[in-house]
Amino acid sequence: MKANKTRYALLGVLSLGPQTGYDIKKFVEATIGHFWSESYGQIYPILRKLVEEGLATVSTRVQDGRPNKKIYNITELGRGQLHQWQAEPTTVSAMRSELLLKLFFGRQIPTTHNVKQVESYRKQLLKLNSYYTHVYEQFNRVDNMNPDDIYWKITLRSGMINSEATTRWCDETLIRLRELETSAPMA
Amino acid sequence: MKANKTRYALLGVLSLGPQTGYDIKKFVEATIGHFWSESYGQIYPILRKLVEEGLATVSTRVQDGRPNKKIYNITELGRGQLHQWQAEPTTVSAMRSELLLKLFFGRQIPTTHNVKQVESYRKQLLKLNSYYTHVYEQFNRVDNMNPDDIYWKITLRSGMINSEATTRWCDETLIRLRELETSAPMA
DNA sequence: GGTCTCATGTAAATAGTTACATGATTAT
DNA sequence: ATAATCATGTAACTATTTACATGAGACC
Repeated sequence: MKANKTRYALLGVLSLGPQTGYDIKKFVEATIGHFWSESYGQIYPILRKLVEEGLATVSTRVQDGRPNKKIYNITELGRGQLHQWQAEPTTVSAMRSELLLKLFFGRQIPTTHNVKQVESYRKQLLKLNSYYTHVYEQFNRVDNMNPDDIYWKITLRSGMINSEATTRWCDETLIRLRELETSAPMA
Repeated sequence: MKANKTRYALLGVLSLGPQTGYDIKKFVEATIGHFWSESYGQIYPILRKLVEEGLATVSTRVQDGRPNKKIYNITELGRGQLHQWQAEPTTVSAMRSELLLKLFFGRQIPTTHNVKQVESYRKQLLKLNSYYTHVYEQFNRVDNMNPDDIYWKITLRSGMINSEATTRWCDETLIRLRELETSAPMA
């Protein structure tokens, strides 16, 4: 219904179990960090809203020496809205690529700069990919068979496939650029 | 230097020739629309800033029956800043995927809903891909050999490779989900 | 002694979209 | 007629990040 996606991200995390705002931040970073992020500046105000709207409840756990914990629980209403949103068709969202923006105007700078640009990007992608691969293997080795496993693997595979594909794009781009360098050197 | 990327997008377009704010919008949509977008709400105020900072100049072309055109030209200073930015290393940016967010919590809804979700996404990707392919062929057929051609092709290839890879991810995801459907039907 | 983690939160800044206002012209 | 295109721009809203404030305990 409502357009705001952060609320659904929070509802999603809460749907897996009660959490504090702090926990949610950690969880998001550790699990869906490769395709989603949330900052405290979003989390705390929106958690309050969720409670106001009856999509979640709070209970305070008093601690001494530490700030009290506020533990959030998703309500049936919240769960309903989450599931409804999950079933709504998703439009392919316009992504924004700073690298492509730089490269699009690449003719104007020495080819070596463009080459370095792509090479540095490629290096980052390889690191990312080996991280994904590592986590994926972890999943396959351990038989913790969490019922959510298949879905988590699905999202991981997306990261792997994407970083691989983009690495291949880097390779063919580097070939194109190096051809340019030899035929009409600019640097 | 400065973090704002819209200014560089505008400088980039202006680096190809004098343009009005209106023209820039059209140009962005038609050429870099698959990896970048700008709205008037960004374009007009930032164009003014560019002039204030000496990165561009304006001249007004009086027209009758129509609002006067304001034609922006990039200055040498602006060109310098653009090129400097183009040479700065680019960090792989965190992307946000609404589809993956939905799927990550997919266990909670009937598998058929997840299947439909991915199928609908796949359809959109195919459309996108055939569009990219079409434009790419156009590039290869005509021998307009614009000096920017190679760079434009490079960014197009990115779109093609990405949509293809993501389509393959959809395929393997659908296999995974359908296996689930037969082994433990939920819908 | 210093920094890291726990745990809350907010203020301010930045980024970006959407919707509107204006008004003539051109194409359907 | 009426819708689209040309061409400017702004106001309001939404989204998001960054940086700070607080304060104790744990770790090095």
